[in-house]
Amino acid sequence: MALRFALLGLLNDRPSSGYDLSRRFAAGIGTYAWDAKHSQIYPELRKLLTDGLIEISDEGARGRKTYAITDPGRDALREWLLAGPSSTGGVRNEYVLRLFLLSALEPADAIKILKQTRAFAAEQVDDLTREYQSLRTESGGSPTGSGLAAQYGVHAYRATIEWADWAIKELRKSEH
Amino acid sequence: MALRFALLGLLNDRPSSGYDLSRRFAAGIGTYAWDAKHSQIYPELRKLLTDGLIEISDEGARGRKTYAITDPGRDALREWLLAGPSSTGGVRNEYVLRLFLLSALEPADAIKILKQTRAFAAEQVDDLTREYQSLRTESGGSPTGSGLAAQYGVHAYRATIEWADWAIKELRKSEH
DNA sequence: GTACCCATGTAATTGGTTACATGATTAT
DNA sequence: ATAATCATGTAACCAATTACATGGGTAC
Repeated sequence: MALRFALLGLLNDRPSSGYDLSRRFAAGIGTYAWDAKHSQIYPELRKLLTDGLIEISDEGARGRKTYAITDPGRDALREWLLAGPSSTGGVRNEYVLRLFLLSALEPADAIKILKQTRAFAAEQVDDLTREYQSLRTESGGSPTGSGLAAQYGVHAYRATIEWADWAIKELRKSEH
Repeated sequence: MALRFALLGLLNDRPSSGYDLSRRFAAGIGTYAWDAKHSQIYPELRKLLTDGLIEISDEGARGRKTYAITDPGRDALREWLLAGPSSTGGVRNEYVLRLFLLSALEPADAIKILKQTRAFAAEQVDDLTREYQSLRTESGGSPTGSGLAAQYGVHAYRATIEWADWAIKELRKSEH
């Protein structure tokens, strides 16, 4: 079910083709909220189309079809969001899992990985901050969907940096 | 693949039965790193057993089998951790997805959900902080695997709180 | 003209959830 | 005795990944 609403949500921001959507997953949403590959996206778009939740708003070169959300689609999305998370929302995140299991390593090895994690997170904070700034100037200072999401990412990655710094210190203490 | 190493990691902390493991998933690791149900755990344990990565260390009442990680199991776990994340580490987190899609709602509704999110995160921070303290006193002040994980959770949920507060403020601005 | 990206689709396989099924132990 | 929890397992179904497959457009 979640995939269907992820697609509706992305299309609610702006109309996109299947190809666009698969790049939007790969670039942002897929790295910390929900991922999907094109082989899953195209069939789901067709289902959404037959259900009337989206429509083809434009057709371009190379068989490109641009989809836009419809009013029933917007209703379905709102309803899902307001209904609250299904109790059965199991999380899957290999990156976080790896951090969970770090203590299986010698402190020196664990520290090496924590430093890599920290560096990656710092990069993400920079990228997202820049993205947020440009979204902000584009929209004239009003908060957009992607703006909230970008800020979420900034906060989440900053937390990772702080935790990694703390964890490195802790592991160094136990190294001797 | 990840499930197999999640199991090895949990067993590396301490020996457990399939039942214990499914509760450990439900209680902690499953809520922010990797989830698994018993119907997936039992078959995977059997595979790990035939591969020699775990062994039965004890048998109790009601057919209870306690599994422990073996030396080859520890080696496999370390190797996987050191090899670094597979490029194909797609994330799935319905809670975060919902936060991503909030802008599809009227500001007032979005704020309602953000407040719920904030309250839940604050609860988690309290729970995890308490858990961390008790782990700390138990282990005499040395950092354990679950200790690092608990602190990760504390940082991650604190970040959610800060972001939610910021997002509420932003949305209030655009409400009028 | 050829390499690269755009663009969409399907098939086979693997991973994961829900539902079905059974029975022992413990607490009340 | 009976309800709750412990404990393990399998089967059917659904979700997701990987691999296969095709072709148009653009830049060099």
